[in-house]
Amino acid sequence: MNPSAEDKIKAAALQVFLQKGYANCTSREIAREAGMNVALVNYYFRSKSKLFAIVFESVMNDFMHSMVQVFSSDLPIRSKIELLIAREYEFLALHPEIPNFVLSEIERNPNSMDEIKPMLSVILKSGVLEEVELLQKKGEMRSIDMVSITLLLMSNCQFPFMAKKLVHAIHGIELAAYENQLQNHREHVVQMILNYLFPNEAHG
Amino acid sequence: MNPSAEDKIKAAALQVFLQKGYANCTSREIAREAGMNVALVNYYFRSKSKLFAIVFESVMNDFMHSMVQVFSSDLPIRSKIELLIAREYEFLALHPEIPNFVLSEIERNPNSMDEIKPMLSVILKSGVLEEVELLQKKGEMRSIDMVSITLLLMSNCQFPFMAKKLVHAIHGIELAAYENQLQNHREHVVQMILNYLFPNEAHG
DNA sequence: ACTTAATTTAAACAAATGTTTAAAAAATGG
DNA sequence: CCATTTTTTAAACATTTGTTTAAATTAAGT
Repeated sequence: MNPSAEDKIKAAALQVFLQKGYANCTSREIAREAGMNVALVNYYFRSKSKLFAIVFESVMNDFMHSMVQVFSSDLPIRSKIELLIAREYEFLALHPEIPNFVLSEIERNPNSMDEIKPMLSVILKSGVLEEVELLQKKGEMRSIDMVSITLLLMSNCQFPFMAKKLVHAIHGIELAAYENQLQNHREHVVQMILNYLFPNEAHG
Repeated sequence: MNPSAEDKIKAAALQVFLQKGYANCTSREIAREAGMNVALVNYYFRSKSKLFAIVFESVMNDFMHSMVQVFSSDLPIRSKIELLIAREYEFLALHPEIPNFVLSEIERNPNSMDEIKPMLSVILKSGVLEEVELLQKKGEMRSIDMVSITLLLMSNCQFPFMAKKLVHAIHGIELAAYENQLQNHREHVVQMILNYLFPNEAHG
């Protein structure tokens, strides 16, 4: 069955918002992308900002869903990290605009992150924190706070996708070749982070 | 001596452009920040986009200047990396908006990076590439391409400053405490990267 | 087939924004 | 002190943008 007008608008809005950001695009642009009139956008979604809120929530859900799964699994912590990085690289290969999209929205509306808090609490309840603490106490894992661990993972997963054009400017690497570069980089990231967090073990 | 009107506008524009980005601020906002009329902005700089170009160039120069210095020094490669990270953390502590500012501008105007090419060629001529290649051939440094090295450095230096509010949303860490967190994180980054690039040596 | 509701469109509105104009005010210099 | 240039201001202009309105078209139900 054909997608409804409402769905077409939502899909167009996703595309345009991801690519240009909230402030950098217009309602008419979204309508055009969906192949319809401007007024229809507001007929179905009342306003540009309401439409954006819906798109944003859906993006955040998709993005977090996979993460929560990994944390809720009963894999050992090292595998969790490995899987987390793999999943994030897969996901961002499809939607490389998302990190910037999310960071921009936090800047625009500091409350926008309230939605993810339920999902964060699921992760907290998974017992990862306790697992990390225990391993650190046993000396099997480097003593390093959770904030820094989070930063290491996010930095090395998200930034490479944000910096596509910057790397192109610096190294002249073509955007097509960059896809391979990213997969190559992922392996470095996994090894580097595992080596650092678990200094006593032999890795790849 | 008092700053001239022109300088006041430039300073105001720097502040506003850094904080809100090109599309997200208005000429009137810049004028207000400088304490003057809108028309004066265009009297001195002809247009919003010309003013932005001037501000952007000045930011890029400041940012690159310190990097070029490090590469041009005759320190061994490990010290260069250490110093590079230290400098970048110092610089971004003062201007944490710059990474996003630069990435946004590349997206808006792909030619904007042409200005840094002269400075890049200075770095190329410094002989770092050859130094890395030699060390890798001798097995003193891990075999890893320059693009990935660049990505590791940029990711772990720039992203932590971009993610301030995201980390606040996730971990509840206050923005004031985050300054300390960042300095703490810097040490992890230095060790992690050096450990990975020079696996045969003992580090801190 | 007819009525009613839902969808779509073109047009209009008000507010905001980059830019320009023309006049006022201040500074300069002989 | 006056003439000329430079700086500053208020106002206006044209365009864009989010949103609304009212009419037209289509779909649904009976």
